Amino acid sequence: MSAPKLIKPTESELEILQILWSKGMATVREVHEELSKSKDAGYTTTLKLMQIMNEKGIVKRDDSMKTHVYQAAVNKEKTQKHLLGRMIDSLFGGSTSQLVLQALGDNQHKASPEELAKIQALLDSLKQ
Amino acid sequence: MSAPKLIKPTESELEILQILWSKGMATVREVHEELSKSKDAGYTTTLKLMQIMNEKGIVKRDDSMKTHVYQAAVNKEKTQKHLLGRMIDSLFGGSTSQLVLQALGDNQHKASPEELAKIQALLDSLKQ
DNA sequence: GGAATCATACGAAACAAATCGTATATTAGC
DNA sequence: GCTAATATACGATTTGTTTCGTATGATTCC
Repeated sequence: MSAPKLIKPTESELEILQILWSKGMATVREVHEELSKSKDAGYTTTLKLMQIMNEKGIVKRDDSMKTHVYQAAVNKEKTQKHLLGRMIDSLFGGSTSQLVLQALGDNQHKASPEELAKIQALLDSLKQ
Repeated sequence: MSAPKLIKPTESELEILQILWSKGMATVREVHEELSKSKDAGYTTTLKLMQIMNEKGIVKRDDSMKTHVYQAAVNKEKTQKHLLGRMIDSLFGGSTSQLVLQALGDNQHKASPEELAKIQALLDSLKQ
């Protein structure tokens, strides 16, 4: 089994993961190009990060060709859930509802009526 | 103005902040005692962390007595909202509902019926 | 008063994360 | 074939976090 054990991506690794999640597969250059839009770092920095992520098992790479091709080795939803769980523990004393209440009350990230409906549906199913 | 503009507490600092938020005021020893329940670190480690947090402006301290008394210098809800907002942007593409849906679906941090009721109440008020 | 106890201060080691320079191999174009 | 462009590898540096040993100053209590 190569199932992910403890995933603890750093902030930088998360940025790379997001790109890989959206692209599916990508070379270092592609990732770096994308990263450059919001960040200012050298190419070898991105390369090194992705090499380290490969060693950690966060990404997989196909190095059968000269230009290696990378893809995420961790599931997006699983990772989101994992990091969310850590935040619930470290910032909200383990209370999911406290986090949800804060999130829904955030006027900077307002939820649309459609989104509220989706949340309502899940809420209904949880209440059964 | 002495309020920190950019709050980015580390994991360890958050643990201490949580204790200070719940206690209001506390000495290093009190914080350390509380911390020891879930963590295994020396007293001077806790002391040093709190000294650094004081330098950063994350906590305030009254050193008019031999035994210094600390309290949080950052607002709990503001800090939660700030860090949550960052996570919404960096991990959930800016979608609050995505985060909420993931959080509510987390079986490791199940919400109780009472908590669900509170969420429902907020949801009702948001829907109009 | 002197020993034990409890406090803070301080410095440095141990780790970890992020950055980049440079070396070197491979490919493409002329 | 040679040069330029592009790729990975690797090491070193910088920066930040966490940890703890040790020094030292106050207080307590026989």
